[in-house]
Amino acid sequence: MEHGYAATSLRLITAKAEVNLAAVNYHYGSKQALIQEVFERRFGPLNAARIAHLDRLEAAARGRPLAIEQIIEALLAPVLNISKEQLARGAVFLRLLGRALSEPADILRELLPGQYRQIVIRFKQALMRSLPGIPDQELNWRMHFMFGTLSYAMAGNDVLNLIAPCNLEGADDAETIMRRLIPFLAAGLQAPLPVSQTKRSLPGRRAA
Amino acid sequence: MEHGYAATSLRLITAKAEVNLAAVNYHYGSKQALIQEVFERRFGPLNAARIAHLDRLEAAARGRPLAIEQIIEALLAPVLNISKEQLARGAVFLRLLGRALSEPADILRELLPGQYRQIVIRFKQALMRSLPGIPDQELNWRMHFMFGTLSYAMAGNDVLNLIAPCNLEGADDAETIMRRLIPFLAAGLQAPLPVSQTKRSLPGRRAA
DNA sequence: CGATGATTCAAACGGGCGTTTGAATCCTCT
DNA sequence: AGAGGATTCAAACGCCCGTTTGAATCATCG
Repeated sequence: MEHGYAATSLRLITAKAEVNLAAVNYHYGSKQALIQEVFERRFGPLNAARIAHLDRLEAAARGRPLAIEQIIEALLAPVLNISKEQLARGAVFLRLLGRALSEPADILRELLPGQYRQIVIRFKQALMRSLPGIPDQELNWRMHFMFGTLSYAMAGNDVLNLIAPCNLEGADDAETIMRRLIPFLAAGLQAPLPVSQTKRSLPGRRAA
Repeated sequence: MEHGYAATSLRLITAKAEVNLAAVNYHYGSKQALIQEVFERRFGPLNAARIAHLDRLEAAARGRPLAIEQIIEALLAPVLNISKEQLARGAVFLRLLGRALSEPADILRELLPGQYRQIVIRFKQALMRSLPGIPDQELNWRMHFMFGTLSYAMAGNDVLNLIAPCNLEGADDAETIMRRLIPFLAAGLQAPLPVSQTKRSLPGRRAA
């Protein structure tokens, strides 16, 4: 999380964990397998909880489409629970998760898709029902944007913080972040469609 | 862009550029200085253009607040121009830019702030005028979210693409992305405020 | 032309990396 | 108690890294 995959050496990890260096290769086989294990152990339950949460909401809705805010909450609430249950580890894993999505390492490219496939499929399905006016392609993009925002917010890269005289209060409180994220993302997902992509017309100003 | 800072060796770079390995240290002094130079050469003009664009819009508005869409466009349009002028290099630099914001390397942490400080200050000022209902702290967060979305969209990490049977058409066309980003971000920035942030109200929060 | 400073280049340096090795230690079971 | 497999450990291996070196080459100009 702090240095990225490539710049985090096994010697650093094993020193911090107070175990012998060779233990990694003995128990896991390689650095990549170790990191994979870390992710799977956390990602699996997390994503299962997300889908379970969504299932529960849909069951309660009895066929009616969910509110966008509810769908986003199904995506975020399980993350929140992790960070609540294990304050120390949870918060760290959050940031690791966010970072992972922007890791360039080919390693994670091979790891994440399997973990994320179900999530993407399932949540897109729910969003399509609640956003009947959004074309398929547009929805793909908006989900892409949403995951970008999530990844960034969770990674805590805080470009703003590092840069400007602006402190984001409660940046370590996942619940605060979530409460701010939901309206932002819900509004973005429900935004009016962009102006026609074929015409060269300039954007017509339109009240929100 | 492809492998991240840490995993991109000078030997790889110099081989691709068909120059001698030692040339980097002769001309730049170090790997970090080389990368810094790359960013400054592009980032400086880009950010200057963004601010110039915003200045132009505000001058034309004669004191009236700008539309949110206009402010976002000032942020994105200069990026678009780069990718138009130099199709090959521009598109690559876009992705590099996006990636940079999520680089964990401490190197970029020291590089970007200087380049971004002005941007953040200037655009926040403009946004505050156009979003009088958004408290200062909330705006900081929403800008954070916005930069996250931008970074992700530009880096082209395409979690969706890699994962699900969903192809984002026109993913290499910066203009298409921008036209989709603007409504999404504008809606997010203008979203209704989140539900009360607990009774533990902080020093004199009052809607302006 | 020949001197001089700038640049290029192949080679090497020291160091950190992921991984392997083989002996020492621990644990379990009869 | 002791055999035997599982685990721990210090050390080493080979590799690639960013950087340095010193000689070769190039460009410029009196």
